[in-house]
Amino acid sequence: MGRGRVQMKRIENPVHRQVTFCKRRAGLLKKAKELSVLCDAEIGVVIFSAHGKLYELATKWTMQELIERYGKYTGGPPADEPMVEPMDAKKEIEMLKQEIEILQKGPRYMFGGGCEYMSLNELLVLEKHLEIWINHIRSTKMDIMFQEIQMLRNKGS
Amino acid sequence: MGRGRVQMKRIENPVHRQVTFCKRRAGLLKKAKELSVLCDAEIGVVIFSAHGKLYELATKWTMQELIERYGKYTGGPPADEPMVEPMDAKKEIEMLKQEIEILQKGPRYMFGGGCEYMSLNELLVLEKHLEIWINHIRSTKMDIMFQEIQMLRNKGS
DNA sequence: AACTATTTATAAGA
DNA sequence: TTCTTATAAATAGTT
Repeated sequence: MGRGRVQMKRIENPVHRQVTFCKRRAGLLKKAKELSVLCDAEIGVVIFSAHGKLYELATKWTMQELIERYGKYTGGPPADEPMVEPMDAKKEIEMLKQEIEILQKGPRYMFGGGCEYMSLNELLVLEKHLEIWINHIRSTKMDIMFQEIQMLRNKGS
Repeated sequence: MGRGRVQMKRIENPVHRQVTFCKRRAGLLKKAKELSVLCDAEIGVVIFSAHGKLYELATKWTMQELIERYGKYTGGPPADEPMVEPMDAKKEIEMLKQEIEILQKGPRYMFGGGCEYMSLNELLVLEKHLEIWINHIRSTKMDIMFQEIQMLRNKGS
């Protein structure tokens, strides 16, 4: 939709990302309004930017009313659920726990082969990769928490 | 966006309206996903058709989490969340299944590079398991080194 | 459901 | 940010 195709992945350049966010956000909200008008539908859109800022649109009703309706829809009407299974529940929990234990114990499920059969050098490499990965996770976690803080600050002002 | 301009008002012909609803609904949800991926935004879309049917999309997190976040941001009522737990078993099973899913999809993120599309909760679980794995690897590494030392000692004697 | 003629949206550049 | 413009996408009307 412009000069050149766009890869469907996070835009790394922060300036490009911000510009694209503004443009596409406007486009998305416009499309939502159009759909609502043309087809007589009730639509709610909530957008949290990566920086934690909120943008929203609710057609016809308020977002709060829409959320209430959503809750009723997902929680109420389909009452034809027997909800039986407490007999097997305990058994299923045991099985799932066992499965998790296996997954935890054996990287053989993850990396094929299992570290018991890996050479010392391979283990060093794997360890290094895991550390990189865990750092990546912690970084992402921090980003998310930062966003939450930003959100609270925005709320306060 | 098609053969002829469209008036921005309700489409009176029910057949046309239904067809347009399907097409534009798909388009809107696609746009929302794209915006989320490209710009690292969290987006929720709720669509009630004129007939009352619900269509929804939540990127990254669940709609419930998104509604909660919205509530916190706006200071509005904290979305009717049942504080009581009448279904321990079912919920526990869900949590365990989710954990297994995370464990299984973890390594795909590892060499693929990104965990930026996981929720905070997923990241916490994954981090925990990664620590378990890395300890397992270190333990095995130590075993191997110990064996090598033994071997060298035997050779020397 | 498919197929196009057109309209829109928008990526890149200024 | 905002405007412009070349192109990619979406989609209205048709088959």
